[in-house]
Amino acid sequence: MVINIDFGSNEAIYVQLRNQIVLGIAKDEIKNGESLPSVRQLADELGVNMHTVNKAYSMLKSEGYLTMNRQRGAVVSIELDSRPHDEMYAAIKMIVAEAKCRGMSVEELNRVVADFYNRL
Amino acid sequence: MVINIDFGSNEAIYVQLRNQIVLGIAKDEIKNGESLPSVRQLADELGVNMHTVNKAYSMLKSEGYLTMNRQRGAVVSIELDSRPHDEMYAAIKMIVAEAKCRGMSVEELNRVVADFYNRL
DNA sequence: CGTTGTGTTATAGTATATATATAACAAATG
DNA sequence: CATTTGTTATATATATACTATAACACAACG
Repeated sequence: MVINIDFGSNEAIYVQLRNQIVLGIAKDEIKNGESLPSVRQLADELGVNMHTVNKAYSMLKSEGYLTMNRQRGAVVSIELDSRPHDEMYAAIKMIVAEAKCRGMSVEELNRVVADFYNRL
Repeated sequence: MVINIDFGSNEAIYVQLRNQIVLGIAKDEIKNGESLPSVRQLADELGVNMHTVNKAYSMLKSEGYLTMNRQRGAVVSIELDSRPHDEMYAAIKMIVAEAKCRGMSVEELNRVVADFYNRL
């Protein structure tokens, strides 16, 4: 799985990292039970600090995407019955509001959502 | 329109403010052509600094929700043909990925979106 | 047993973002 | 002219982001 960090972005590095890993899991590029590179290894590859990678991993851990142990590193393990977070609903709410303000219909919005979904 | 700031939130005040105004526009609580309170007035009401409100207004201006002038203050004026931003698509992409990771189907996701839309 | 490789914790430093306080300026209204 | 508007400027304090370096605890490996 290829991870690309945009150092000129206003988005924090650890957030970019977290997002790309979530996308990788959604695309099944990283399968359940597989290990991610160690924090030091990935930090080296990306040219960032170990703590920045660790912060992304910790975030994914607290969101239920990973478990960590000292031997195998960060292991993807999503409970399939895990319900969406409140933060996710809040994000959806804002997107829906923005879409409506800009004149998008429910049908258009759902088509965009479905397109993204099927492209994963 | 009622605006409520959570000072204990990890979300920046100007972002909370921006989001609630977008929601207000989406709900048609603030109609096209109407003016928002002046930066000083709203800052006073909310108990925050003038610059914090100004930052939210400037954000909304750069996103095409408002126009500003020295007499009428911040005026809601959305061009109905304004297309969604790239940032909005990026946000949708991430939500879709998270939803898929958590086992939500397209149908479920679209139902959630439609629910939020119809509740506006 | 010692070495290696994990995540984890600690400390420190720098840079940027957030929020505040205060002041002044420019433009239009009454 | 006085008031109100957004705008700009300067300064300060705090939080977040990122880096650097070091050490610790635990398990695997040889």
